[in-house]
Amino acid sequence: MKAASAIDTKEQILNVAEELFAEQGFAGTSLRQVIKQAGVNLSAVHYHFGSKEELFRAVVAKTAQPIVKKSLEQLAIVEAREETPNVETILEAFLTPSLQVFIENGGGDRSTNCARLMGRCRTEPDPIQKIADDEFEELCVAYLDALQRVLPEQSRNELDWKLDLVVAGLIRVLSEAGKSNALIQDNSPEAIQVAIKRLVNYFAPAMRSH
Amino acid sequence: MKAASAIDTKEQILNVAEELFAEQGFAGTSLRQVIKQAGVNLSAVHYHFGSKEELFRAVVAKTAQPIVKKSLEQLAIVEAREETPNVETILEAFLTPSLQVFIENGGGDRSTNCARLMGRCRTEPDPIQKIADDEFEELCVAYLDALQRVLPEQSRNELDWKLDLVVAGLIRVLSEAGKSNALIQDNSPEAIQVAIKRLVNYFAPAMRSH
DNA sequence: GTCTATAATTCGATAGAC
DNA sequence: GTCTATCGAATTATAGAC
Repeated sequence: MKAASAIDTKEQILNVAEELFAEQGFAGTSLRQVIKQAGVNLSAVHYHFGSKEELFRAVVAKTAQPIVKKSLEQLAIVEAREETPNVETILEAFLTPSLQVFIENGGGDRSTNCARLMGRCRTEPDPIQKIADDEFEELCVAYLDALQRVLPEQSRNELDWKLDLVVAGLIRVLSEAGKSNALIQDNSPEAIQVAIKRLVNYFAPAMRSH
Repeated sequence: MKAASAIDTKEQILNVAEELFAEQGFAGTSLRQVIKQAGVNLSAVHYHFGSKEELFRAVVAKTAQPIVKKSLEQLAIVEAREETPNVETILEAFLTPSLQVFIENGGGDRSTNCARLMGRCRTEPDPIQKIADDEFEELCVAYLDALQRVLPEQSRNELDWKLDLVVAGLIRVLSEAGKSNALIQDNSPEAIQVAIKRLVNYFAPAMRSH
């Protein structure tokens, strides 16, 4: 029993830091808050991660990578089909993994950590903002390429800011999940399917606009 | 010459704090940064505002109120016309003041302070988030009422999250203004008119979707 | 109203024992 | 790997002279 406690410690720090960084941001979270809630020693943070900023990097990577991976897989599936995908299909592939992760994690505050973390990174000055941008760059390029094939009459610049607004909307919808007037009212699979459908119907004509 | 220096001091603090809070957030900005860049004494902040949080409140109010006022006026103008407004007209009234303020302030970083400030508030936990929500509540209710009349078949809840995504997009577009792939490439009146038109065309069909 | 001085905490990071 | 102890610097806020 009780396997290598070092791993437990490192993972415990990551989990608590994810929660606190998502809730309070980088500057608003102190390492002492993290270690207190994680029940570990302050030096353990520096031993396992080196610094506060490196811990933040690790947290962002941990929450982003599963979603990026699934989203790329979804796109590959869509593009492997015989028929040419339309905007709706691509948007559905883009949105589904993020909302799927939401219910997989139970639908509570913890399920929105990635979205809230991204929302924070996108408002931060450059050392922090770049951390999140780098994690999602490959994903955005892949989807922009796919959208470019479906909407060849639009310039890359145009598709760029339009997809950026989809991302902004996705982050916002997930960050607000559970609140009174939110799109996502509960974490049932049916509610998530409805949310995906509504977001697709919302953003598909927007992507086609000029 | 050199009128009441007290007013200069207070305004100087407000201006610098606006810049720094927009760039670095509430927790990421220290009062000592503010007073250093403003060239005033630390005690002047507490004398004029009482605390860091009260200073933040004052900054948010200062940047938000002109835009809220103009947006409400725009809506009143639209609704005073004879013909019934459509979704495009209402969205244009909603977006125009924010983008107008952008060029009025010269189009530099300073012009996006309000948007970046709102982007920050909307990701913060509740004491801070509520500060911005309160400033814009009247505005949102007025526009939701207007949209409800034009789109009576949609529920209030539906219009609510849809307008919330418009706000998220507006904040994002302004925060990114000037960057390489942004919608707003420069601060010429023509570029702003194009941006307004594209945002209206982007979000109008989205608002109508189901 | 503006200043100096300082109280009272808190911060990230590190040295060194075990 | 984990701990205690602590450094050095930074933080908000206030007391009190001018």
